Amino acid sequence: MDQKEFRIGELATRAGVSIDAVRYYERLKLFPRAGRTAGGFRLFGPESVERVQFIKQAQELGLTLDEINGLLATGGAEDCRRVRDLLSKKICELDGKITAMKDFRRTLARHLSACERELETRGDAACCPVVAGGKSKPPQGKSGKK
Amino acid sequence: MDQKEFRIGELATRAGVSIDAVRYYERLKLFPRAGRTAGGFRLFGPESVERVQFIKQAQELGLTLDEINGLLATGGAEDCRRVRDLLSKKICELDGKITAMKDFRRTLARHLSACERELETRGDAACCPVVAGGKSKPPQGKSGKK
DNA sequence: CTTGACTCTGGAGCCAACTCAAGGGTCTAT
DNA sequence: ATAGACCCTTGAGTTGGCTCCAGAGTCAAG
Repeated sequence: MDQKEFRIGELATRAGVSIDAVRYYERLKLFPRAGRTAGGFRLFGPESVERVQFIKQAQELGLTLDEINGLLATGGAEDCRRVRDLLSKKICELDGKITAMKDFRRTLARHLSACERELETRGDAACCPVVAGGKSKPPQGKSGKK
Repeated sequence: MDQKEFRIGELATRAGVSIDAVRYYERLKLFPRAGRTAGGFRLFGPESVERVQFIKQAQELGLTLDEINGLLATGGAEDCRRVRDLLSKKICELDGKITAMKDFRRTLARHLSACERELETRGDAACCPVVAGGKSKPPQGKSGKK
C-alpha cells in the first residue's frame, strides 16, 4: 500500500506544528524515540500525527507538557493503572474548569451588557463601567500629583 | 468605620497573589497608578482586590495579561465601545473553548474506559492503550485503529 | 556527480509572567 | 527612639515552550 513512513518535515506539516517543536517533544520523551533511516533521519508513522494532535489539544486546554507526558504511556499494567488514575483526576479538573469557564463567561456577559446599557443611556458621555468599574473613577479629581 | 485603604501586602494576601505580582501588574498598567502615603507606600482600596481577582480568573482561563489589559478600561465612550467589542469577541472564544473542553473530556473518558477494560480483561498483562496506543507495541493484533 | 531540499546535533535566544535580591527608606508599638 | 515589620526601586534570574542558528550530513532528481 502506501509507503507509510515519513520524515519529520511531513509530520510537522501534517500535524500543524514546527519541526523544532517535534524534536523538542522527543527530547521531553513525549515521543518514543523515532526509528531512523540509514543516514539518521527520523521516520514516523501516521500514529505520530495523532499523538502530536493529542498533545496540542491537551495543551490548548492548559495542560503542561509535563502533565501530558503523564497521560502518554507505553508500558504495562502498572503504567496503565497510573494513567487510569491520572485520567480520572484530569477529568475532574476539567469539569471544574468547565464550570469556571461558564462562570467567567457570565461575568463577561454582565460586563458586556453594562457597557451596552451605558452607551445607550449616555452615548458619548459614557464612561466604561467594566471591572472595579465605577469605583476607581471619581469623575474627575484623579488627584494626581506625580 | 474601617479605614478603607491598605498597603500592598494586605492587597496581596487578600487577593491571594504575591506582592511582586501586584507591582508587576502595575508596571504593565493593569492597574492605575496607586496613591501613595507621604513616605511613598502604595495605598489600595477594596476595589483593587476585585481587580486582582478578575485578572487571576481571566488568566486561569488562558487569557494573557495583555488581553486582560484590553478588558480593563477606565476611559470614556470610545473605550467603552472598544471594550464592548472585545468582550463579545472573548465571549465567543470562550464558547469555543468550552466546547473544546467538553470534547477533550470525552476523549479522556474514552481513554479511561479503555484503560479500565484493559486492566479488567488482561490484569497484570495489560498494556496501556492510551493514545497512539497499542501501536508502538503490538503484542499481537489487537483491535483496531480507528 | 552535482545540486538543492531536507535533516542532523547542540546550544543560544526569546517571550511571558513572575520571583528573587540588594540596598535602603517608612511606620508603629513599646 | 529604636526594633522590627513592612515597603521602595532597579535589575537580574527562572521556568516553560518553543524558535533560531551554525556547521555538517543525507537524499532524490537530473
